[in-house]
Amino acid sequence: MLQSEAKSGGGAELIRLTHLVEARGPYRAGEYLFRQNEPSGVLFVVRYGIVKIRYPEVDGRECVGAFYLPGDVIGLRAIHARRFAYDAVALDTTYVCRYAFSAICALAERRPAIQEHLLRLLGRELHASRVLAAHYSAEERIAAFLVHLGERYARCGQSATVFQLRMSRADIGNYLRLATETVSRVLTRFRDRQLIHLKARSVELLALERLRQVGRPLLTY
Amino acid sequence: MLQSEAKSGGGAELIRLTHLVEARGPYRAGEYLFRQNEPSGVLFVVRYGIVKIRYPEVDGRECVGAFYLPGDVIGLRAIHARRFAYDAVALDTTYVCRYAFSAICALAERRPAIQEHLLRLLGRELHASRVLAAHYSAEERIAAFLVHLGERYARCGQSATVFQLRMSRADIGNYLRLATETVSRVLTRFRDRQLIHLKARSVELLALERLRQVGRPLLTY
DNA sequence: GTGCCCACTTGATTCAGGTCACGGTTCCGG
DNA sequence: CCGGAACCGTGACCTGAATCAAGTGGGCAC
Repeated sequence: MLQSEAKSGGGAELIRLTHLVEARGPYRAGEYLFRQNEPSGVLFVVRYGIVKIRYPEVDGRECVGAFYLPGDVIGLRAIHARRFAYDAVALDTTYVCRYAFSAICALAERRPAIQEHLLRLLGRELHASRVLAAHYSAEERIAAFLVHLGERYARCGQSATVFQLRMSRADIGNYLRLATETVSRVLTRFRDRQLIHLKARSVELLALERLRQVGRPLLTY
Repeated sequence: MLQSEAKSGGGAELIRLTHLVEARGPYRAGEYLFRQNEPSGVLFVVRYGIVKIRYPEVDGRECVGAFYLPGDVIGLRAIHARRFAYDAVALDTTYVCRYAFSAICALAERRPAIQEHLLRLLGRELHASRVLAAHYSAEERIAAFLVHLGERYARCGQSATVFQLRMSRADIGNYLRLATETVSRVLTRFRDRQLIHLKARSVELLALERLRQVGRPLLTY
């Protein structure tokens, strides 16, 4: 999105901008896009792959802040700070574009649409945090997680119902604030109820509507 | 930058701006500053009093999103949307200033400091959501809540250790995702341990450092 | 092949916090 | 002065998810 905006821009502006845009990758699974305390002021747009945001551990427990898929923008959470407060780790082979934030601001000044888009993205992050903050059951969380993940895969051209979880059970648990064992148990429960097919990290959502029903408290609004 | 339109300079603009700022109040306890679904596009700055943000109920349970004290800005969460997704309710006699968002944007365009401030505020909201999303014990949450509230009172010129909770136990619980009874129990436990004085809604933080210690997991970072 | 490591599953047990039930206090209108 | 309505405190009990503790199975090095 940001990318296509930049490319359709006027000539001189584009030339200046291209110096501030940089394609990066491939990152292999486990490699860092950036680490905590590195200077921020850049945004990354995922082109291919998947990235996990990891906040510093709290008493020995990893905190996963988000998973970013192709098209998603990484770095907005640090927009107000000088340094990143979190690590960004590739979970699978990943390619990104790296933008200097100043360049985007310069562009946004001429194109309100971009700036509006950035605000919308920030709003979405805030919304995601808020939703996660409320207290929902393990089943509700995981059902919503699966449905939402499917919707996001669909948005980047993949199937909404058949996909690979690219993250471990532990990652999911650390994101949803559940123990790894609970994630495991709920997934098998869903399989027993014919809601999903499950084989290692391959999932198929068999009863999308029923899953959406289970996750509704999180999914609506 | 946020909404590029008027870009003139000088005093005329300022005069025009004053038309877009409006002092409002007093609101009495229980009165609404605005309700869900009202058009957004305005920010409120609390001048005096306290405001509760209330999201729509999830299965009969009220969701409190935030408490805003004097100096705090209300409405940032809705800047990306056309309408508010939540109610804003005064908990006590409250006065505010109401700003047209477009006016602030116009001003921000000439003064990067303002825009930076807005981003910082948004970042702070995001941070608060994130922190609340993690899984902490009831004692940790309530200790952090008290300490943080004190710090915020201090910032608007009141005591950081002796103050009135202006919200009910139920409000606190709905904010921290705890049952009302749990809030009550933890507060009495804190009193028994000489961490606080407690009489109805009057609190005194007796052992600030120990409280901070208890709430550290939430307070740090 | 053999052995090791890691992710995952599954069962048994524990515990923090929710739920339910009740009693007390304060405030307010009539 | 009385009655009702919030709000608050406390006890008894229950439950969902964490924790503890074994397994299982696949991938990879050698």
